[in-house]
Amino acid sequence: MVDSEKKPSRIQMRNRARILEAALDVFSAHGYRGSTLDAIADASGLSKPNILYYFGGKEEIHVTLLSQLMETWLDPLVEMDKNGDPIEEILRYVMRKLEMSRDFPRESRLFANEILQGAPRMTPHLEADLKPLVDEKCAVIRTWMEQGKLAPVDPQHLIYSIWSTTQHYADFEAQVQVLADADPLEGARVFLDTLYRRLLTPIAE
Amino acid sequence: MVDSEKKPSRIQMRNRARILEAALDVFSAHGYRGSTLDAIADASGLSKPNILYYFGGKEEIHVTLLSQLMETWLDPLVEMDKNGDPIEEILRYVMRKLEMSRDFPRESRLFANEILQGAPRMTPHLEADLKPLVDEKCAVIRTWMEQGKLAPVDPQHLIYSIWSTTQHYADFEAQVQVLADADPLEGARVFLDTLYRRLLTPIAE
DNA sequence: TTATTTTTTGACCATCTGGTCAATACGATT
DNA sequence: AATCGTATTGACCAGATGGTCAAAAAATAA
Repeated sequence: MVDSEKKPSRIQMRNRARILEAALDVFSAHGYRGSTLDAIADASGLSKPNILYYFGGKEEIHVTLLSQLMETWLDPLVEMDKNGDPIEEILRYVMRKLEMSRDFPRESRLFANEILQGAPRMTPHLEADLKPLVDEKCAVIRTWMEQGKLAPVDPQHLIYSIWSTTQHYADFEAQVQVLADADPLEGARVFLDTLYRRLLTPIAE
Repeated sequence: MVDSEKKPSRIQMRNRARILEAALDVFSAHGYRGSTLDAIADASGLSKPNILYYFGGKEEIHVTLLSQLMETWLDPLVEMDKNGDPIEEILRYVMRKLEMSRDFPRESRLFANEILQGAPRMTPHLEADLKPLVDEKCAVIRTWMEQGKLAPVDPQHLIYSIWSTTQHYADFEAQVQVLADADPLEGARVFLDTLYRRLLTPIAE
C-alpha cells in the first residue's frame, strides 16, 4: 500500500504524475461525470486497479488536481504589485490571464466545469484561497483609484470582467472556433489592451 | 405511439413541455453526462418509460432543448438595430444579456456546458444560426465605427467580451456567490455600463 | 541468493443507467 | 356501454462504471 506518511518513492512520484496528467486531459475534456477511470487508465498507460493503488478513487484524483492547480491559477493575481504602475499592473494581469488561456486551456476548462456544476468539490478552496486574495487585491485597486491613478470602477466587477473575457478564449473555444477569424488570441490581446486602457485611464479634469 | 406527422394533442403538448422544463433543470445543473433519465423523470413527475414515449431518448431531449432555446438566446443580438444610436444599441444589448443571466441562468449554463464539452451536439446550430448573425452584426458595428459613431475596436472581440462578461454572472454564479457583495447583478449593471461607454465613446479630435 | 516489501494485474462484483416491451389504464367517439 | 386509439407503467435487460481482492511480478534489502 502507498504510505502517505513517509516520502514517496521515485516510482510513486512518476506514476502519480502520469495519472494526474492523464486525468487533467480527461476531466477537462469531458467533465467529472463524463470521465471514467478506464479513460484515465488508458490515457496514463496504467491499469485501472493500479490507478486505484495510487489514489483512493475517482474523486480523490479530481480533488487532487483541483487543489494542486489552484496555486498556478491564482499566481498571476498574486503577482499584481501594489507598488507598480496601476494601469500597467492590471494590463499585465490581463495579459498573463490571456496567456494562460493559450497555454493552459485544460486547466481553465477543468475549473470552469467545476464551477458550472456549482463547485461541489471546490467551495472550501474558493473560500480559503480565492476570497482572501481577491479581497486583498480589491483593496489595492481601490487605493489606486482613491489616489486618482485609476478611473473609479467597482474593483470586484473589474476582476470578474478580466476573468471572464480572458478565460472565454479557452472555455468557449469551440464557439470561438466556429466564428474563427485568424488567430483569435492575437486579436484578443489588442482588443483587451484597448478595453482596459480606456476603462481605467483616469480622465484629467 | 406519438405521431410526429399530425398535430400534437393537448396531453402531448403538456407532457412534452413538462419533460423539457424538468430536463432544463437537470441538464443545466449536472451537465449532459451527469444527468439521468431517472432524474428527469422524477423532476417531471412522469415515469421513465413514459418519457421515452414522448422522446426518442436522452440525447433527443437534450438536442430539442438546445435548438428550442437557441432562438431566445440569440434574440437580443437580433434586436440590435442598425438604425438606432450605436452606443445605446450596444448598451441595450449588454443589458439585455445581463438580464438573461438573471432571468434564465439555467439556459445560460446549459449552453455553457455544451460549449465547454466542445459543442458536440451544437456545432451545426452554431454554424447555421450563430455565425451568420454574428457576421451580420459585426458588419453593422464596423459601419458605425467607420462613420465615427463608435471608437474603433474589433467587433468580433467586442461581442465575445459582451457574452463573457454578462454570462459570467450566471455560469460562474457559484464563484461570484463566494466572493459575494450584496446584489452582484446591480453592481454588474453599473460596471458594464461604464465599461462599454468608456470603450466605445469616440474621442473628439 | 533469499527474504521482504512494493507494484501490478486479471478476474470479479454491485450498482447505475439508457432503453425495451408486453400489458394495462385511460379517454374520446360511436 | 362498447370500441379504439392514446397514454402509462412495472418488470426487465445489457452494457458501462467505480471499485475490490487475491495472487503474481518487480524491485529492494538482507
